[in-house]
Amino acid sequence: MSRQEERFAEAGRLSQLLIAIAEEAKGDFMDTVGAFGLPVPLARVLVLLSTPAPMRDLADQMHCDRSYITSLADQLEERGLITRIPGTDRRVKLLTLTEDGVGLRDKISAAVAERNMILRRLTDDERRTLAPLLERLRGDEPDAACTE
Amino acid sequence: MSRQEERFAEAGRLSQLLIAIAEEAKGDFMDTVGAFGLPVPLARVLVLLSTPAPMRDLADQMHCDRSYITSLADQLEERGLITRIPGTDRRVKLLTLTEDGVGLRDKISAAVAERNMILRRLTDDERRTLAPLLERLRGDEPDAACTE
DNA sequence: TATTGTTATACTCTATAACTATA
DNA sequence: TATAGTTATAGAGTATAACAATA
Repeated sequence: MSRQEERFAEAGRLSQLLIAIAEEAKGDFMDTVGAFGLPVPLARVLVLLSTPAPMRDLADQMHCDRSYITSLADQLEERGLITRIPGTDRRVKLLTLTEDGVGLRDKISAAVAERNMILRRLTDDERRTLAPLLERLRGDEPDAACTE
Repeated sequence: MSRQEERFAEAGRLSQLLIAIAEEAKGDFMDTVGAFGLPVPLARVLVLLSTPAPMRDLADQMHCDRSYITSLADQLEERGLITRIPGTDRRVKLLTLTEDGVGLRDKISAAVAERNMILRRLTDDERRTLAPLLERLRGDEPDAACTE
């Protein structure tokens, strides 16, 4: 294997690892919220609603269609966890946590934090090393590496 | 916020980051294989078949039910990318890439490697730093950190 | 005319249960 | 009896297209 091929292979291995880890993290999240009787998509919306948000914004944050947010909002409303309140722009509806919603979101957040794998499996030092690498990987910045 | 609360919040932030990155990586994979006219699940099986494998093993590797592998194998066979060959244990069927299958898998692997974000966004040094952290995060080892 | 949210519908991914053929 | 694969079916998650109200 050439030098370049080795780099490709190693990078591929890291990608697989990254995806496997994220899948485990998502599995953890699923288990955690499942214990509260909540399907994952509803839980995701719930934890995003620290402040009332237009449905459009939620669709952007979750990278999904507006119509799907409508369906999730319906289900959260049925469960009494949110209400729709009208925005100043009268086309807009703000999803807002009810008292029950706030309570549940807080419980879920705490449970998720408690079994957070990054907290459980890495030392403080390791987390401090990891953070900037993840920031760079997120790719807000233009691609910068790999000039050989 | 207490010291402990800060650590929780930071770890949560890192988790979100990790998941967002993995989702972007999966999106890249989807775009790449989509350009070859292949749905993601079929592509995943294809790249796992470097060597003929019992369907059961694939189900284990992909963390899914055996019946789903049957359905994926059917679709790959329709496309002429794999064949089922009988194992020595006559209950077992080995999924095996056809010539076309090998060709497509190679093309896909190359295309995936080429747009690999880890390669594009991190330097060699950064990748060397990242690797052991991800290994530890994968959690084959027992939880080791966070004793304060 | 463009945008927000809604409705109806349909698609993709995946699991469950019951089955068969081997072991 | 336990295991490998299959079949039929059903469910969750999500998108598309057409629409109403508002900007």
